[in-house]
Amino acid sequence: MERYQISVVKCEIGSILIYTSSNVCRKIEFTDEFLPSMGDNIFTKQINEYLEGKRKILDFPVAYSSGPVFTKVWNYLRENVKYGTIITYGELANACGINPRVVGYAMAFNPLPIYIPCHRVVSKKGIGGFTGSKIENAIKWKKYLLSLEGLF
DNA sequence: CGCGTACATAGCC
DNA sequence: GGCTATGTACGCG
Repeated sequence: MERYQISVVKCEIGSILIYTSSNVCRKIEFTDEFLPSMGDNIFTKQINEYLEGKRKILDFPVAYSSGPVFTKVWNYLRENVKYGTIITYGELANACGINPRVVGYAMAFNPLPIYIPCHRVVSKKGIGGFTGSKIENAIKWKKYLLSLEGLF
């Protein structure tokens, strides 16, 4: 039986849900609702510190899996797109030897936004898009996260 | 193994 | 600003 343990971190524009199981992070999701904070663990701690600007790198244990290319894109992001920097879809695609569209594809399947800094990937024309979850204003989360790092 | 589907772009007018 | 072309990964039978 597999049951997620859910932690909640509140922030300025809503709440961040952290799904964990066996003490590793499986999924991160945004919601517009202001849920009460829940959980006091390494996950909530690091994200809180990140939101306060005290922490620049999230390194709690995670577990995710997908195809080799998606994983490659995600790893590249984590390793090469540090706090306060951005990259365009085109550049990222080029670095991974794939088509820009595929980058968007990989981002849309990204199970761990924030941990994998998909919000630092922007379109050449502007901020680009975002799909944190089903919420309609997902783009505002991207802006929020970018503004946290002093971008845009 | 082959086909259908989906993608948060880039580039040109 | 809006329209079009476009490559690749994934999942399924």
